[in-house]
Formats: sequence, structure tokens, C-alpha cells
Amino acid sequence: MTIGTNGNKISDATVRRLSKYYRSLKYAYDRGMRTISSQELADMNGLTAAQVRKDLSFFGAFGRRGLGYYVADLQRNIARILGINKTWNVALVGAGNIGRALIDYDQFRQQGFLIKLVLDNDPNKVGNIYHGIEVKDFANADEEIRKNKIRVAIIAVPSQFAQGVVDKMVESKVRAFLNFAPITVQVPDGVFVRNENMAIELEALSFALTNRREPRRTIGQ
Amino acid sequence: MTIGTNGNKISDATVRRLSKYYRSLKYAYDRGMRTISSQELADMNGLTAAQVRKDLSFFGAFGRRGLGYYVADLQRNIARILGINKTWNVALVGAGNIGRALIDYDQFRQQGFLIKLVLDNDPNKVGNIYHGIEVKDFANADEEIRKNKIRVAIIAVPSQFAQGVVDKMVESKVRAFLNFAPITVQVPDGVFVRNENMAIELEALSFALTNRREPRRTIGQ
DNA sequence: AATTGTGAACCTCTTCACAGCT
DNA sequence: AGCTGTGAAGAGGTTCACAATT
Repeated sequence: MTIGTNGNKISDATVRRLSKYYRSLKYAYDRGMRTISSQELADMNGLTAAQVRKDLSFFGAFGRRGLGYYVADLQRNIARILGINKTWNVALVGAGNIGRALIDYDQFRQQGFLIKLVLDNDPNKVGNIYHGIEVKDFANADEEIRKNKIRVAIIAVPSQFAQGVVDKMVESKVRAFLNFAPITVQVPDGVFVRNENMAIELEALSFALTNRREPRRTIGQ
Repeated sequence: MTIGTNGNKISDATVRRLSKYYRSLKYAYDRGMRTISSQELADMNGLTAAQVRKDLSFFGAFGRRGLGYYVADLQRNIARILGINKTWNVALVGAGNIGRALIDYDQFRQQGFLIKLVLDNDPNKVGNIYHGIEVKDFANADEEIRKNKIRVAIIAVPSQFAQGVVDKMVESKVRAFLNFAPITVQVPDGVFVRNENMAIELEALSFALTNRREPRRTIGQ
């Protein structure tokens, strides 16, 4: 949670929806739409129009009554709110299957998340080049992080190493982690973590199939 | 949402936490713990003890007052609740970077999600073998889905194909989708989708770093 | 003495509904 | 006439606090 323009608390759910609106606006713009209503944005994301307006209202009054929102204008505003109106240098730790796939993940690059540094401690991987980036030794993490001005890292190492990797990188002033290891890592105040666990998503589907009574269109998120 | 043993609605948040408890119980069991308290489970996941007890209470009274929960017993119960006390045959569509990485993703296999079928429509990929599985032509999806008894699919195709792929597979009686394409796909009643968008997670971190006022340990989840 | 299970209180998020603006 | 922005109501989720149990 952080604070919006009016001192309101912004929920994580709102932030995630902003990301969705941003994608919808891109899509709309590419299709030649110049204005868009809250109802249209809602339909594109399986939400209500009131929800869309409420989310946006935490950050300002971007719309025009009777008309809707200017697509390009709103897109720019959301980019600024999310902090993706610039690029972020990102480190990736762990050049295994998942890690190597993420080095070349288009969605990251498109939103300005540039993987500038790949670290691993496996001597068989250090020095290898994947998607044009050379794997550096995690032993030199501190130096490499400073050199590449990294504040965000993606953790794709086995569970038992995740906490140690994060601790070391926090010392080197990395301030946000996207953690793919299936374990909850602890960080000090002022440092942010999102735990991404793809198996949990499949388990939620398994639960839904196993326990379904009243069908629903989309679960959770 | 579905219905618990007492007719209560079960929230998506509760289901996700059950997955985490399941992992914690595995970890505890491997370390020789035979009983565990709600407080211990809470600490392992950054939650409150009351939250843990409330979550479990939706499905029954698994604990023993004064003692806690029997680790193995609770683990078994959660596996049954989540529907992961058996294996699921899973199809993966899209043998790109992410798709190929997921074929060999250990976390899926460990929870009983077995990727039995890989589909793609690229002639350069059909027939190739990745991690021991041959890529089949998506044109034959219906036949392959029936042959492999698939009810769950992972979608790792470009956005513009995602909805079409899902529609076709719904016709072949696939009932749950884990969608990695950065678009909200629509499905009929009785079919479940989870939209997994890794870039959105980074954007939430970007937002946190950009707007932070009062630091917090973990955002969202 | 320790710890669960749970109703009630509390807090947060979503939806409603309409005044206000274009 | 159409659509936003928002206070208030409603729904849903979390925490409290304590009786019940071992």
C-alpha cells in the first residue's frame, strides 16, 4: 500500500488493475480509438465501470464527463503512476530453465524492464551467453549490481538459496524482488517482494475443478 | 468461489494460502516436525495465527487443542481439499521460450501436474522433442486432448492467439486454463481461468518503488 | 498450560446511485 | 444525452478475544 494524490491508501488490487488498463489502452490505441469509456475498459477486463472509475479517481480526475478518457493521455498518466515511463535495470539470478526463458521475455522488455545482468553460482553456467547476455558469477554480485545500477532483481534459484540471495542483494541496495522460488522470503522495511508461484495458480484451478458447485467465469486474480 | 464443508463461501485468497500451508507442512515434515501450531504456520508465511485457523476451519476441525495440528495429517487433508492428492494430465500450448521452460518445471511435476501434451502450430516446432516430449500440431488438438485425457491446459502463446486457442480447447472439454498471454480470455460458465502475467508483478514493484511513503515488508499476494 | 475453533467486531474493497460536468 | 467522480451502502475478508478442549 502507498498513498494516492488525496492521501488515500492504494490497494494492491488497484495497482494490478492499473496494469491491465494500461494494456487495454495500448490495444485500444493500436486499433485507432482516441477516447474510451470506463464501461469499455471494464468490459475488456471483466470488471465493472464503477471499479475502473474508482481506481483511476485515487490518482486524479483524468476523464471528461460525457466523453470518457483520452486514450493516449490516460496511458501516459498510468505509465507515470506505475513508474514505467522510464526503464528499470533488472538483475536475474539463476540461469536455469525458468531464468533463461525470462532473459528473453518480451513483456518485460516492452514495459521497460531491461535485464542487464544475469548471475549464477554454477561454474558450468558462469561465462555462458544466453540471449546475448553473459552469465556473471554471483560471488561478484555486489560489484556487478553497482556497475549496472540495479534496483530490481528476479530470483529464479532453488528454494534453499532464495533467502540467502535476497539477503546478499539487499546489502547491495537492491530494493525490489520478483521471487519465483516457492518460499516466502523475508526482507527489511523499505524493500519489496512479490512472490510468484506458478504451481499455486495450478492448484487454485485444481481446487476449482475439484470443488465446483456454482460455475463462475474467472476465478480470483 | 466454491462452497466449503459448512456451506461457507471459500475465497480465492484462502485457497492460495492453503497452497502455502501445504508447502510449509512439507518443509516442516522434512525437518522432523510431527505437530505444528497455527502460530508456526503463520510465521512461516507472514500471516496471523487467527488467519491460519480461520482458513482451515472452513474445511473442518483438523487441529487438537493444546497441541496444534499433526503435520502429516493436515498435509494429507489439504492435498485432498486442493485436489492434488492425485495427478492431473496437463497440456501446454506454445513451445516458445516460456512454454519450453514450463515443460520441465519441477514445481508442477511435484504437485502432480504432469505435462503430457505439448501443442504448437509452428511447422518448425511440430515434431521437435523438448525435455522428452514431442510437440504435436495444434490442428490435431482435439484428438490429442482426448487421447491424453487432458482437462487442464497452460497457454503460452502470443496474445492474439490466446482466445482462439482457449475457445478451441473448451470445445474439446478442457475445463481449466493457466494463461500466460497478457490478455484477459473469456470462457463459458463451468470453465476456469487464471491469468498469470509476470510483467504485472514487476509493475507492482515499480509502483511500490516509485510511490513509497511508508515501507512495508511484503506487498500484496 | 497450551492451543484450537469461532462468533463478533473491525476493517477494506466493491458496487450503487446520483450530482455534476461537457 | 452521456459519462465521470464520489459519498454512502453493501459485501467480503481479517483480526480479536475467549470459551472449549486436550
